[in-house]
Amino acid sequence: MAATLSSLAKETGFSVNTVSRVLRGDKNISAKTTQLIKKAAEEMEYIPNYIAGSMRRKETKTIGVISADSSNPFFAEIILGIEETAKKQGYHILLMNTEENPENECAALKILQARQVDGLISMPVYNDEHVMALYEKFPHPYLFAGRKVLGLEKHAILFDDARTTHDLTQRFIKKGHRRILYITGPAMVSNTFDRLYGYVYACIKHNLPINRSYIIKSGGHIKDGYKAVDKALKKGLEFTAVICFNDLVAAGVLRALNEQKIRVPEKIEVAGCDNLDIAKYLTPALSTLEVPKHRLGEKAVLELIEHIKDKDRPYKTIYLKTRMMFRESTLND
Amino acid sequence: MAATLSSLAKETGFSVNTVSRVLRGDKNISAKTTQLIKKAAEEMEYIPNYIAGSMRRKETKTIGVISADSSNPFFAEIILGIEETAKKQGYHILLMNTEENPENECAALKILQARQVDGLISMPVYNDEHVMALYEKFPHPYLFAGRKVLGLEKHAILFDDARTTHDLTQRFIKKGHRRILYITGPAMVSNTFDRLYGYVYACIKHNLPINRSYIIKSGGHIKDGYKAVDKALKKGLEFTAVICFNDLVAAGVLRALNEQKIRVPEKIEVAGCDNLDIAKYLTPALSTLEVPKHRLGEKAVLELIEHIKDKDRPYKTIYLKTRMMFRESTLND
DNA sequence: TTGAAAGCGCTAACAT
DNA sequence: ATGTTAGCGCTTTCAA
Repeated sequence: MAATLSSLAKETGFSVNTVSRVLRGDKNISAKTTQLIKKAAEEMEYIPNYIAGSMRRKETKTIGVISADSSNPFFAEIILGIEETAKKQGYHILLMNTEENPENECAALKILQARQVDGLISMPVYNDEHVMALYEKFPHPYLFAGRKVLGLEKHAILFDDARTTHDLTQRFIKKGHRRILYITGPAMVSNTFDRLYGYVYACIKHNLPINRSYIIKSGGHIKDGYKAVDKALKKGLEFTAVICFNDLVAAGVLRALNEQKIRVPEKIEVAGCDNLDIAKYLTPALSTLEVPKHRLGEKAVLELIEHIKDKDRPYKTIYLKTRMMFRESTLND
Repeated sequence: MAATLSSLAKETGFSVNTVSRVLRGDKNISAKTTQLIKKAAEEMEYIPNYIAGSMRRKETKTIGVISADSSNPFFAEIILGIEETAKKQGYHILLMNTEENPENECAALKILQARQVDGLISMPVYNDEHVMALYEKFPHPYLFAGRKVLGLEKHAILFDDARTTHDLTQRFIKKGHRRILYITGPAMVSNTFDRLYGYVYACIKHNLPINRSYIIKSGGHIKDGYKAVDKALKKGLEFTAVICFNDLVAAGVLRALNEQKIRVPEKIEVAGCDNLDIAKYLTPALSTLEVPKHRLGEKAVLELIEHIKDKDRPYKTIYLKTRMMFRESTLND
């Protein structure tokens, strides 16, 4: 069957130990021995059993990744950043999706632990108590990417959601908008709360009454944006601007407005968030917040590895820079 | 530290073996013993070391997944299908991206082997000889999802690319189109060849001369579609229909035509492929081929598991059904 | 520079 | 119904 250290040892006449050390590039081996063993390894097509090594070394060089929905382009991009960076650092990833379901998240946490991941990068639900409890006693380093968990904010790498929505809302208000629709993201996700907070805060600051019917719940998908606006229009709601939880929602909004022949941005201004690839190719091109998704994944891995190397390294919240991209869906000066 | 079987054995006074069997739900254990041990396990927060078990059992319940680019919504959806189905079947996934680079694919293949995956689902490059050689001697069951490798077609689960593009092209020709632009996908990917073949075949069949300048190479991304049409327009190329390798390309095409105020579908008909979520929300809504992406992932896992269970199970190419969705970007009857 | 021995945590084969 | 023994393939002492 497959070659093992011991079959190589038998073949070459050296001990298992020596073979192991040669193949791991250990020093203190004669050049001749090294050459002999390497040649035999090649001939016998030796491939190390990483599992056995992991078990012995008590590290798997595996990073667990918990995502809400890896088919969402926003997460997909983050995960790609994670995977690429991990690979460069000699790690690999074990990916699990939760579909925003706390029970799935609990299960994932246990499985990743059983599979002995060295660390964890998660996009968690917000404040489910079971989930929180599991994170708190998770025995390996962990980081939250782009989302946070109540009480564990120090583990998070974030964008400043609240500030961003605040700034955008304020900008709209200053331009004279008085009826600004806000379409939220999925329940139980920290960004949904933070971004909504930014909107509300800006309204209050500028004495704009908060009208509940202008805050429309959504699951953060294209169809949600479409339905939200479609319904708002049918209800006869009047508004001159729409701020969307993300670009997917905004894409749906654009479509709904377009169907009703409502011109964007002349009649209604629309802004998204995330700057997905598609944003700039929509018609009109979407004004949105550029958030460094790939970079978030990369940063999360690099930071996590530091924590893996030094278990005493203190955690602290990290914020990544973002930048508004004003395109055609808003009126710009 | 973390509880192990032997620490549980010490605690309860039973042997390691008994503890192991209780926790795995083995029969032939007295109810009292079961209860005692389960309680102790809970109290000591025992989490099995899956790595150790894997090594002993010589199966990891892990499926390796090789994707070209998991941030591409098409692959992302397939991978989601893989992950969900695998989880249901007690498997988990190790995800690696190749960026369509054969060298990365070779490296991935070796790493997955070292990590002792039980099987592999891959979206491979087309016919790189090193890659092919590695698949041929890959010691575990493997399947190709949505793509194929020359000489290993039996391992593939596919959509009938050639036929689909053929039918679509033929449809356009029958409607009177004489200048049909075809925008290809990335080099080295089987679908690129097969879909192009369908286009060419339909042209030949209907005595439409193949004009090389109407076949435009692209990498399969939005910006490629945009650039392709932008360039074609600037070159003064005349055409009345565009068939795109996929929906991303088509989205770019739509945008480019829109910028030039060329009306779709009245002046130019456009069709994509894949039916991404976004397709139906573009303006105009994109006519495209619905391919069951999630289902492809699911089918690949279920089929792979059959091969894992029965190493002698013969491989055979599987085709999944697709369906054209005619929406606003084409003139329909 | 090399080898012998121990053992990571688990499961499987065989005993009792 | 439970325990004993062996060993998966590797790395890590420790000794020579």
